Amino acid sequence: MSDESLSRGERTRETILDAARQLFIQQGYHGTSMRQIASQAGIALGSLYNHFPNKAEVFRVVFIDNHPYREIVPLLLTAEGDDIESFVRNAATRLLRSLDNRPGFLNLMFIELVEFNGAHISELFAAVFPQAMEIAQRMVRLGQGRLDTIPPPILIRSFLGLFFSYYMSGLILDPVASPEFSEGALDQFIDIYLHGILVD
Amino acid sequence: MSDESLSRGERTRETILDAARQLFIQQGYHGTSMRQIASQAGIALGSLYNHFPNKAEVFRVVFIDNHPYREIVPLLLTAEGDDIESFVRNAATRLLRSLDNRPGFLNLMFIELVEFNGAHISELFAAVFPQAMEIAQRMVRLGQGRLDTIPPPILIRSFLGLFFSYYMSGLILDPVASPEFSEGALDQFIDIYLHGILVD
DNA sequence: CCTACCGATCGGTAGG
DNA sequence: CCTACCGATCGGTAGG
Repeated sequence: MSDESLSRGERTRETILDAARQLFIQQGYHGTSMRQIASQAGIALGSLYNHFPNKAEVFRVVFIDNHPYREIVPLLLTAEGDDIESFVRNAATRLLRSLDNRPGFLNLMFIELVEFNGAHISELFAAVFPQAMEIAQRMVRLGQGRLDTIPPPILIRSFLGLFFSYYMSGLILDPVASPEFSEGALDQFIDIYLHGILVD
Repeated sequence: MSDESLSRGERTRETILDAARQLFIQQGYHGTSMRQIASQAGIALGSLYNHFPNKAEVFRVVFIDNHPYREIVPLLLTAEGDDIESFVRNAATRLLRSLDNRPGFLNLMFIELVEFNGAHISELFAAVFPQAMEIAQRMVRLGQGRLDTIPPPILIRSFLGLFFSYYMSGLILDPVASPEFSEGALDQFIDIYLHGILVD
């Protein structure tokens, strides 16, 4: 955040983006004003427009720069595992744990979907899709036949879904429900993803 | 919506709520003005305040009135099924299908989480929790031992998660990805929930 | 249920 | 990078 290799202007830009990210996460896009962003960044309103042409562009950069796919894709491409079960367990654990350190990243996604009607999703998809297919194929190979009943696109979508499943149910239940809804939930969710809820 | 048993004032109120719901879903809370709501409802701004004390209260009522738990809970309490597998398959199918007819209901949830910081969630949880436990216990009984590895709270949370998993991955992928990501996804997701991605 | 208004704040710009 | 400003719009109210 305060990287010494950045020029003065670049540092100001990062300060602005950091302030904007926090405010958008807390208040949404239309709930956050350019004056609040400038104030939180410690500059005047007019100076903000020296770095970004308008408010929508500030959000676009915040959304793309902070999207978790930037850590998720490399993480999945390098995840270890001798068989499919340990691979999935390994990858999912590291993935969901890494996202626990990113409070509010889902809020940016919600803002994107509601207040921008998903206008930046195709930009995101184009960047992620080829690598997602690569990961899916690696999983199928590693599965040695144990994944053959599931088409690769559904495999990708359900893996993406596992993450929403765990994270959104926690977002809703954690603040209001008793601890039994959280304890060991991460491992339980991965078990269910691998083997289902039913004992055969 | 145009129920003849409603009084004139009640009909106006419903018209307002209908207009507000549409606008909130499309533009978010702070992105929608009281003037837009009044205009879409065909009344003057001042008249709006004859029915609701302020904007936040309009959202609160829209959020609670349109929340899917109102149909989901009765649906799950009456779902048929002789064994646990057909019960889950039945309930999940009907549940996810019924939500397909409610475009945008997730947007209200996103607004609630971002722009209201989940202020109304505890009100919701208090209404749903007892019935959710009842449903979970019915599932365990029906499972005849095949669900005993999973604590009931995790069963509830993962069932809630199944819904987020399917719906959010579709929200993101459907507009940008090829049809293979959608075809048969509903049944595939339920299969994975029941039996996992792995063939033993 | 409407008209007409309030002070406050919005996104953005000029000009230096 | 700042000050000072623009027109437009905001949530809400008075008064009838």
